Amino acid sequence: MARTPGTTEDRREQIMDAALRVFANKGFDRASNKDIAREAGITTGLIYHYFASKGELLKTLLEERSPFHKIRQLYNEMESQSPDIFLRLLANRVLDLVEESKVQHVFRIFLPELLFNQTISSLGLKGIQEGTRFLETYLQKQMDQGVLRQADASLAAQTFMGGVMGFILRRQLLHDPMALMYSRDELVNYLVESTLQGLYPR
Amino acid sequence: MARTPGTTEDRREQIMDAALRVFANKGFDRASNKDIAREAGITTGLIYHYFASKGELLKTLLEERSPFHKIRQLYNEMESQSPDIFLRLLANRVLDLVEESKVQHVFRIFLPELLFNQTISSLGLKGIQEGTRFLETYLQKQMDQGVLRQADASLAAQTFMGGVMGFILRRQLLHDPMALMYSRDELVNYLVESTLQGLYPR
Amino acid sequence: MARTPGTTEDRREQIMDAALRVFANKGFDRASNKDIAREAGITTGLIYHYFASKGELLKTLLEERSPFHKIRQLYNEMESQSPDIFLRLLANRVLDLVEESKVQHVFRIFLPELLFNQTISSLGLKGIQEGTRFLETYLQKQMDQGVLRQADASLAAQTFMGGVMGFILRRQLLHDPMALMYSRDELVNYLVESTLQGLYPR
Amino acid sequence: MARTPGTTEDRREQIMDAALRVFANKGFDRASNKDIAREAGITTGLIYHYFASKGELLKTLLEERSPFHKIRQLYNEMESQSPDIFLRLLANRVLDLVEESKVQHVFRIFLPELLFNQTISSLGLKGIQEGTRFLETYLQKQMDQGVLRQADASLAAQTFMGGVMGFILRRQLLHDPMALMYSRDELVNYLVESTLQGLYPR
DNA sequence: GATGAATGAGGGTTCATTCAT
DNA sequence: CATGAATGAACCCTCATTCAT
Repeated sequence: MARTPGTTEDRREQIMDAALRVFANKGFDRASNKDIAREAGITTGLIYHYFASKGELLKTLLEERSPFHKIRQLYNEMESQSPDIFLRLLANRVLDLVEESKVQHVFRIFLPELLFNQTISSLGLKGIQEGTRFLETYLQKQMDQGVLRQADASLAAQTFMGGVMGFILRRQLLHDPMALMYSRDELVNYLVESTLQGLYPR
Repeated sequence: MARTPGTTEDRREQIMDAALRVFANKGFDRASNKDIAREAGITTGLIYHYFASKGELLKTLLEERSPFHKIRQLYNEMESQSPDIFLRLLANRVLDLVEESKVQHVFRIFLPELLFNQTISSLGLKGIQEGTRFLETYLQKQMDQGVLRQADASLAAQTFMGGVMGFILRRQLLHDPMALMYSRDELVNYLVESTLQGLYPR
Repeated sequence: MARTPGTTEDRREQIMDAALRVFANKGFDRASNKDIAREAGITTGLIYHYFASKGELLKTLLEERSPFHKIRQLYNEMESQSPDIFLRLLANRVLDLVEESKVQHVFRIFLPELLFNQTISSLGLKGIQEGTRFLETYLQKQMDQGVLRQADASLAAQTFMGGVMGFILRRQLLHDPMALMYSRDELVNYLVESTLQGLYPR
Repeated sequence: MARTPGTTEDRREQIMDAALRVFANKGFDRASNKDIAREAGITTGLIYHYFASKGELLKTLLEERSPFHKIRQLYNEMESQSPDIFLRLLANRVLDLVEESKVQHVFRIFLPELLFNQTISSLGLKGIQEGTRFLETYLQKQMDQGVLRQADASLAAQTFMGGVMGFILRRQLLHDPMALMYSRDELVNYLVESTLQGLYPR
C-alpha cells in the first residue's frame, strides 16, 4: 500500500488535481487535454505516461477521488448512536464531504457521466445503494429493538437519502438561493425531524 | 395559432424529436449533427435551415419541450384542495410528467447542461424555484387558516420538493432498482405522510 | 436590339443591380447567393432562372456593366481637340465614369477577379489596352502634324494612363486621404501639364 | 535575434512560403487549408500549430513578408542625391522590390484584401502614404534650396508615385504586353523626365 | 521522464445548386 | 415565374493520440 513518495506519484496526483478542476469547470467533453496540461503546468504528451487515455483519466479520477470510500469509514463509528443523533451525523458527514471543494468538483464531473457512461453509472449507483442500505439496516435494527416503531425501513431510508440528495442538488450544483438562505444545520434539523416524526412509537 | 400542417412545421418538429432522442442517448456534446440527421432521416445541412446552430437547437428543445409550462397549468386547479390531497396531486402530476418518455429525454439532456451552461442553468433554476414557491405559498395559506400548524413554510416546501427530486433522480436517471421496487403510489404516500406528520396541529 | 421592356428583363436587371452592390461590398467569394437574393428582394432559386451560376452572374455583370463601352462612345467626339483639351477631356471622362457609384462597384469587383480569373483578366486587359492605344494613336497624329514634337507616343500614352490609374487606385479604392485632399480638377490639371510639358515643341 | 535553425522556425517559414504561393495563385478565399498543407507537404492540422487561423496566417504573411520595411531602409541612403538620381533610385528600388518573385506574390494577395479587409486595408494605405510623404519631403527640400522651382510638392509626389503604381499594376499584375514591350529603364527614364520637366527652374 | 511537433479523423457550419410544388 | 426546402460537398477548425528527440 505504502508507495514510495517518488516524483512519479506526485506527477500523477498533480495531473489528476488539474484534471479534476478542469473537468469540473468545463465538463469532460468540453475540456481538452491541452486545458489539463496547462492547468497542471505540463505538456499534453506527459498525460499519456500516466494515463492510457482521456477516458481512463476520468475513470481513475472518479474511482480514486470518489468520496464513497470516505463515507464508508464513517459507518463503524455510528451504529451505536440513537436515531436522532445517527441521522444528524449521517447527513452532516455526507454534507461535510460534499462541501469540501474537491468533492464538489468530483460531483460536477460525476453527474453527467452518470447519465451517459455505463461504466461510471454503475459505479455511482453502487455508492448510493450502499449508503441507503446502510441506513436501512440501521433503521431496521432500531425498529426490531423497539426504539422506532415498525415501518418500511427501506422506504424510510430512501426517502431520507432522497431528501439529502435533493438538497445537495440544489445547494451545490444549482446554487439555488432559496436553498442557500438556510444554514446547513437548519436544513438537516428539519429533514431529520420530519423523517423521525413518523417513525417514533406512538 | 393553428398552423397549416405544412411540411415546414413538421420538419422542424421531426428534427427536434430526433435531436431529443439523440441528445438523451449520447449527451449533447457526444451527439454529432450527423447522428441527429441520421435519426431524423435527413442530411446535416438541413438542420441549419431550421436552427441557427447546434446550440440553438438545444436551447429551443429545452424551451419548447420543457415540462415547466405544463406544471404551471396545474396550479390553478389545485389551490382549493386539502393538504393531503394537494401534496399527493402535486407529486403525482410532477411524476406523471417526468415519466412521460419525452420528458425523460428532456431531463437527461437538461441535467448536464445545468452544470456547464449558464443560459440553461438559470432557466432550470427558475422552474424549480417557481414550483417550490408555489408550494410554499400554499402551505403558508394553510398555516394561516389553521389547517396546518405554524412552521417554516419555505423549509417544508423545499424539503418536499427535494424529496421528489431525489426520487426522480434515482428512478428516472439512475434507474436504481431499490427505488424501482416500490410503486409510485407507495413512494408518494410515504413522502406525503412523512411531510405532513410534522405539520398537522397537535 | 430593342427588347420588350417586359418584367423578365426587369428581374434580370434587378438581380444584377443587387449582385453588383453585394459583390462590391463583400467581394465575390464572400458574398452568398442568399445575400444577393435578400438584397434583390427575391429568393435564391430565382437567380438560377436568369443566370446559369454564380460565376456566370459575375461574368455577365462585368461584361454588361463594364464602363469600357461607354468610354468607347467618347472617342469620336474628341479626336479633333487640341492636346491640352484632349487630355483633360479624356481624364475627366474616365474619372466621371469611375466616380459614378455603379461603376465604382464594378471596379471593386473587377480588381480581384483580374488577378485570379483568366476569363475576366483578359477582358480587363483589353479595355485598358484599347484606351491606351486610342490615346497613343491620337498623340502620334499630333506629332505627325507638328503640334507635338516627335517622341515615343506609346510610352507617353502609357505613362499618362498609368498616372490616371494610380489616382483612381488611391482615390476610389484605397480612399487615401492624401489623394482626396485635392479636387479632381487639380489632379487632372497637374497630370496633364506634367505630361505635355515634355511633349510640346521646344 | 539569431535563432537556432531549429525545425520549429523552419516549419513556420515553410508554411508561410506555401501559403504565399497558394494565396497568390488562387486568392485567399479560394485557397483552402488543404491546398496550403499539400503545397507545404504537411497535414492541415499542423497549420494551426503555428497560426491561430487562416486569417491570422494571412495577416502574418502580409506583415512579415511585406516589402514596406525594406523600402524604409532605402530612405537614409538617398536623401543627399540630386532629384534626377533620386527619382531614378526610388523608382528602381521600388521596382526591384516588386519584381522579386516573392514580393509579387505578396502583392497579388494584398490587393484584394485591400478592398474588403479593414485591418489590412489600413496597413497598406499606411505603406503607400509613408512612401509618398517621404518623396514629398524630399521634393520640398529641393524646392526650398532652389534646386527645383516652387510647386506643390505633395501633388508632384503623388503623381510620381501614382505613375509608378500604374506601371506596377500593368506589368506585374495584368502582364499587359504593351507595358512589357519596354525595358524597365525606359519606363523609369520617361517617368522621371516627365516628372522633372515641369519642376526645374525655368 | 518529458517535450511538443505532427497526425488524421471528425466536428460544426456554409453554401452553390437543384427541384418539387 | 417563383418559392424555399433539401442536398452534399467542401470548408475551417479542434483535438485525442503518437512518437522522435
